[in-house]
Amino acid sequence: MIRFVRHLPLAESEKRAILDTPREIRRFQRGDTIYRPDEPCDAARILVEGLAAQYRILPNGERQSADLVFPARFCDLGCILFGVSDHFLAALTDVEVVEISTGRVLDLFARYPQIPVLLLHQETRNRSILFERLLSVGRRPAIRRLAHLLTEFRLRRELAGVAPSRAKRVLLPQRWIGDFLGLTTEHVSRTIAKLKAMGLIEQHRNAIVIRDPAGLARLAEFDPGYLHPGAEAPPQPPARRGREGGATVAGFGDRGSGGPKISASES
Amino acid sequence: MIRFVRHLPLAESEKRAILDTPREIRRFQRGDTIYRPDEPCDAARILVEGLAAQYRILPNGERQSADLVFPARFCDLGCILFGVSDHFLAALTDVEVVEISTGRVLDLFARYPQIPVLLLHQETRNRSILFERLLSVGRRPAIRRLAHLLTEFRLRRELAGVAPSRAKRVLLPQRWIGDFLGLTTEHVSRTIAKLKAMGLIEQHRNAIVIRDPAGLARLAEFDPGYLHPGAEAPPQPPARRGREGGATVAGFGDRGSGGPKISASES
DNA sequence: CGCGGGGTTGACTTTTGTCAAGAGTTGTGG
DNA sequence: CCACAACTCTTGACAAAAGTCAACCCCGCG
Repeated sequence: MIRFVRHLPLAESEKRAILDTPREIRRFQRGDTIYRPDEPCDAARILVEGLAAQYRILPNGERQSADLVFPARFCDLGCILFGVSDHFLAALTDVEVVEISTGRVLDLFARYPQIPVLLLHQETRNRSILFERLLSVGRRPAIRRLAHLLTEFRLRRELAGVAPSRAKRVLLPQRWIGDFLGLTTEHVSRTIAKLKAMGLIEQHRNAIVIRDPAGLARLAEFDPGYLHPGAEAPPQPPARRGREGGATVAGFGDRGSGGPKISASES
Repeated sequence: MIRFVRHLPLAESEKRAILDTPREIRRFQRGDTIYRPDEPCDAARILVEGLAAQYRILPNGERQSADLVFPARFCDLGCILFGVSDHFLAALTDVEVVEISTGRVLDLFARYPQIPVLLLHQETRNRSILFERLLSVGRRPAIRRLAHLLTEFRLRRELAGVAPSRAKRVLLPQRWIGDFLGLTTEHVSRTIAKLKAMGLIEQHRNAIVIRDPAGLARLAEFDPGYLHPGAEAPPQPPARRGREGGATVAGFGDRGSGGPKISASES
C-alpha cells in the first residue's frame, strides 16, 4: 500500500520517516475530480495507485491538460508550497491518493533536506516534459503531436518499470488525448485514423496499441533527452560523497551527466 | 553586481554563503545564444542583468519558446541536476550571467537546505507559468493569446519591482512573440494590428505600449492566480514563527497543519 | 430493448499558415 | 553624412490545417 515509498531514491532513514508520517488514504473512481483549484488545500497529495491527469479550464469550458500523474508522484507541489493548487486533477482510472498534511511535509523537508532536493529533480523534469508538450502544441502538426504523445507515454511507462509489451497499450479516451494536444475530439479521431492507415498503430476497443514504436517515434521526431531517462525510478541507494569538489549530492549520485541514452527507436 | 543576491528570500547567512562562493561573470550581447542543449554543462547559470528567453527547436528549424528569464533567476536547473540543459537560452538584451560550478552549487545545497527549497518554489512557479502558456497555445485564439502574454509580462515585471508605467512597455521582437505563442510573425503582426485597432495597445517604434491594461486583461480572461503573486519578490516573507536561522522553512513557516477533514470522494 | 457515452464521418467554416512583395528602421562603412 | 544592406514589420492573395455542426454508428449496460 505504501509500497510507493520504496521506489523513491532516498536513504532508508528518509523512507522510514516518510512511512512514519501520519497520512490518510483516499480513493477515487475513474472520472472523479480528485481536487480543484478553487478548494482550500492543506495537504500534499501523492498518487499511489492508478493514473490521473492535470488540467486547467477556460471560462468557456475548454480544457487543456498538462500531464499525466503516475504512481509515486506528487500531484501538486503548489498545494504545499503556495497553499493553492493551480489545476484540476482528474482520475483517469480508479485511483488511490495519499495525503500528508502540509505542516508535516514541511517538517519532513526541514528534517530530511534530501527530500526537497528529490522534489526539485522531479519538478525540473516535470517542467521539461511540459516544455516538450508546449513545443508539440505550438509547432507540430496534429499527426506528429499524436505520435509524440503516444511515444512519450509509452516510454515513460517503460522507464517507470512497466513491461514494454504492456506499455504499448495506451488506454485514454480521445477526449483526453485532445485535451493534451490542444485538438478537438473529431480531429483526434481523424488523426488516429491516419496513424492506423499508416500501420503505426491499431485500435482494440477503446485502446490504442502501438504496432510500430520505432516508426511512430520517427514520425514524431522523438528525442527522449527531455525525459532525462537517467534520472528515473531505479531506487538509488544512498550515495557516498562524490569526488571532484562534491560533484554529487547524496541520493542523486551519478544521475545525468554523460548518462545513459535511450534510443527512441527500439522496436 | 551581485546585488541580485539581496533579492533572494534567504537568511543572511545563506546570502553570505552564496556571495562567498567563487563564481564567474559572463556577458553576452543581444542576440547571442547563451547556451545550447548540446554543449557540455557543468555550472549553474543565474541571470544577473538583462532578459533572456528559453526555447527549443524542431528539426525543421521552427522554434517554441517557453518563458522569459528575469534577473536573479536560475536559467536552467536541468544543468546542475541532470548535467544537461534541455533548451537554448537567447539573450534578448545585453545580458550578464553568473556561473557557479555544479560542484559548488551542490555543496551549497548540502550546507544550506533552504536553498533547494527556494528553488523548488521557483521551479513550481515556473511550471505553473508554463502550464498557462500551454493553455494559451492549446486553446486560446491568437488575439487572446497575445493579450494574455502581454498582460502576463507586464504583471510579472511589476511583481519583480518594475514601475507600472515602465512595465507597460513591452519590447520584444515579433519573431519572439510568435515563438512564445506558437504563431507565425505574419499572424502576430496582424493580431497586434487588431489590438491596436481596439485601442488596447499602441506601438512606438518596435515597442508595444499597453494603453488599457484592464481591457487587455479582460480580453485575455486573465486570472493572475497562476503567478502565485504572494510568493514573489518581497525579500523576507512573513515568518510568523521562528525567525531567521531556525527550524522553519524560510517563508513557509506554518501553513495550516491542524488538518481539517476532507470529504471523501465525490462523484 | 432502448439509452447513453464514446467514437466516426461528411460537409462546410474559420483560423492560421504560406508565399511574395514592399515599407520602415537601424547600423555601417565609404 | 549618405547609401546601402540587413533586418523587421506589414499587407495581400491564397492554401492548408483544424474547428464546427450534425448525423450516425457501435457497444456496453441497466
